[in-house]
Amino acid sequence: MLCYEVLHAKGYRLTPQRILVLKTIYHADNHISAEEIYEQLHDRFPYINKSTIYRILELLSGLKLVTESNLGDGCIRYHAAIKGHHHHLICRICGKVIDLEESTLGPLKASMLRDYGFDADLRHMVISGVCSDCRSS
Amino acid sequence: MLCYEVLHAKGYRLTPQRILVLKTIYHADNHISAEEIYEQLHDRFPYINKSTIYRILELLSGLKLVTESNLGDGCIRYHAAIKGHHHHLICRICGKVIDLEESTLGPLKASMLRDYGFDADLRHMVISGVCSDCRSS
DNA sequence: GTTGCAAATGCAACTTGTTGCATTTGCAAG
DNA sequence: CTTGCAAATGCAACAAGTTGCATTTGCAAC
Repeated sequence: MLCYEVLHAKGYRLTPQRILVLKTIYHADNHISAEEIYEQLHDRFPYINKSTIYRILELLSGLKLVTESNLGDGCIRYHAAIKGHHHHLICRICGKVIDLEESTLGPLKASMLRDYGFDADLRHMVISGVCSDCRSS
Repeated sequence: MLCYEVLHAKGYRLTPQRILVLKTIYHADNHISAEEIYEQLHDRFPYINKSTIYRILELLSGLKLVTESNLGDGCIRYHAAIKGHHHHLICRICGKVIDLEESTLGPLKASMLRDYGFDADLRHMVISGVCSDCRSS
């Protein structure tokens, strides 16, 4: 797994805790929160500490090995950066999450660069609203 | 102040705590966090309770008298809804906040409705990135 | 295989925000 | 001006996340 090499190359240690957190994020089906990671790991490896999880996630996020998303449920959720970026449309009625291709917001990014000189970081946008199903009912 | 009438009309009581929170938000120059509101008020009126502030903000937000924004600094910030909605571009280097007119994202809203049937709630968008000053240096 | 030590972890205390419940109070009716 | 009571508040306990510091450990050098 390339992640291990990145850590090592930047001089970070390959600790069991870091390996477990990386594996958990890579094997998760969808976006996973810090607390979910902690619970999953603590069940199997009780020696793992909560603060360690948070510090590892901060590190991995800084190294862009994982991506943070705030899906509006009050906690930050993580997913493997290598799986690609995408945006989320969240229905505020039914809670459904629709994934958008990263390229969808290309025109928006271009217009903000043109009009404001602002280089927007549009990798994990979260947009709240009402989905088509809930609008029709 | 119209807010008081809205509260009264919906059957909510006009308590001193609610009046103080409303005044604080309306007199704040920029977006203000729950904790800042609590600190300001608690200095002058020590009887004001933290949980009351949070519950009042929840109520006012639900009634759309104030607008919530998550500016990415880990806390929700509030501003008076009557002052109008706008979006924020936040520079992740220098922290500068650029305000965008609400209408700027009109095309984006239209395209999401067209392509996904999704009625996006684009009233307090927060977009992270790098501002023109920081890009040139 | 040992050793040294900075990096990483575990622990406990702390901060920030939330919740359940007893007490207080705004306010409408008499 | 009282009174009654649901609504609102204060309090204290709790949950989630953070931080400082002592202890442990990955790993490079020998």
